[in-house]
Amino acid sequence: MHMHSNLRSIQPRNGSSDEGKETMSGEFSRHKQFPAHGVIFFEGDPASNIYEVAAGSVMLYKLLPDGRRQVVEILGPGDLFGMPAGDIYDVSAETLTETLVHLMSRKEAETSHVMQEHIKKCLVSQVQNLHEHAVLLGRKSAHERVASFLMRFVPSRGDFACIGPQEDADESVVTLNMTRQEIADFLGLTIETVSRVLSDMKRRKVITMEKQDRIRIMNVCGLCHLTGKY
Amino acid sequence: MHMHSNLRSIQPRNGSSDEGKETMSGEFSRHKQFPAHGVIFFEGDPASNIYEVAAGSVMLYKLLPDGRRQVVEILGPGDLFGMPAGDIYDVSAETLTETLVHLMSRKEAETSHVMQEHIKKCLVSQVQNLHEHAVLLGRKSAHERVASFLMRFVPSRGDFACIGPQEDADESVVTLNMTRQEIADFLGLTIETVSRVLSDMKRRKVITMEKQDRIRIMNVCGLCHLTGKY
DNA sequence: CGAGCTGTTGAGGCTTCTCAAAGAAAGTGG
DNA sequence: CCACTTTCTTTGAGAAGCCTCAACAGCTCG
Repeated sequence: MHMHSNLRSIQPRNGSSDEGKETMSGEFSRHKQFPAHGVIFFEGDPASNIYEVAAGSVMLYKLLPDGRRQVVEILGPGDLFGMPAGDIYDVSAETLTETLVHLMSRKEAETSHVMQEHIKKCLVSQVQNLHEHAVLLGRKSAHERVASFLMRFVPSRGDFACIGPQEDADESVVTLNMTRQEIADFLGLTIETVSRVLSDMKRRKVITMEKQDRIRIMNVCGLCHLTGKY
Repeated sequence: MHMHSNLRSIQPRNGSSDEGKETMSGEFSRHKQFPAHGVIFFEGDPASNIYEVAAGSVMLYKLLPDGRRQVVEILGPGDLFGMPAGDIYDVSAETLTETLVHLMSRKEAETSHVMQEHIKKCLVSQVQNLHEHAVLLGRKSAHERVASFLMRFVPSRGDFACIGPQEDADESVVTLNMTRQEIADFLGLTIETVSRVLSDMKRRKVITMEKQDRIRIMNVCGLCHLTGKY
């Protein structure tokens, strides 16, 4: 069930053009590139490496034995993953888009003070994101979940320190880079519900769809108020 | 709405009888005791201290503006909390039972290497627990959620390395130390649903209730199979 | 013993899910 | 390059699960 095994790891290349995103590239010993929907590791695999997203995006998910899947985190450039409490990974990691990752062995990471500090920083913000996501999964309606999800992709909006609409037209175009199934599994919904909510938002002219995974938000403020956060 | 402000901080005393639980007491500068349902801090408060549960239990929760609450973590002895990404707490912290906490300022924590290491360890297992909880909130039925919740309180059972039933009678008595509202807010359900599921489990003779928050599990293996994990 | 709170139970409604079918998009091979 | 297959998405109808509202029961404490 929604299992992609098209692991075709492109040969490593130097991540020299990292789009100016802040990463720990200097600390990492190796690079590796994955195609879209490539498997990085599975839950239960021996946890040999720590990874950092250099470019692209990665999702972490868990499966129940009957096939139900929950996507627990969506990661972007600068985010770390693969630091388990035990010696096996507690989640599976799969790319959403073509992705370049830095990696280093656990041992290397443990001996680097800079790395340890960086790991701690990432963990703290990871925990904070997971708290927010627990609220979404436990207490938000389908509409609120989808609205919250879309707001993730609007930079510097929807925060505590939202700058508000800049122009007369409060528009924004976002690229999801996720299938409906992946979105549904992240939001704790079914693909049908996600699709219906998006259609409903189109009907209400909150959004329009340029492509299936490219959405124009017609009214960012309006959408933000649908998240339940305000 | 379910807001408890009976903050009556009992005067600090030395945590000398820590029940043999492993804590970082040596590293912490101060102790503080709270009554059951005492507020330790609120979401949005300036994050001045890092806390460790020495004895008792603490819940971390977030509120939506309309009063909906999600309990995101339940902590016991040895667990740390109060390490926010920014300079304010991202959750509220409240005790479930009478609780003794160790605390130290952020600055103190940042200068201690032992502390940093300990914080990292706790964060990693926190993340893992939050992953598990996301699966519960996003993908499990009410019955599975309650079963999973009850299994939390059965030591060395329900894990990957479950030892299996030890005696002929596979029983276990657990004390929840939580109100139905707190349980519901942790599991993303309503109090009525929690109550109904527990009643249903009684009817099926999976559990019996010694007191309202003291439950005898008649068949641990049976309950474990209701969690959805197997 | 009565007041107040917490928990239980019931009836009905709403949201979301399930199942099914058709439409759109993307990949495949001639 | 086009027809075909495959996959993904949308939409509909009906069912199921959980929630809301309401009343009652049980415990706690003055």
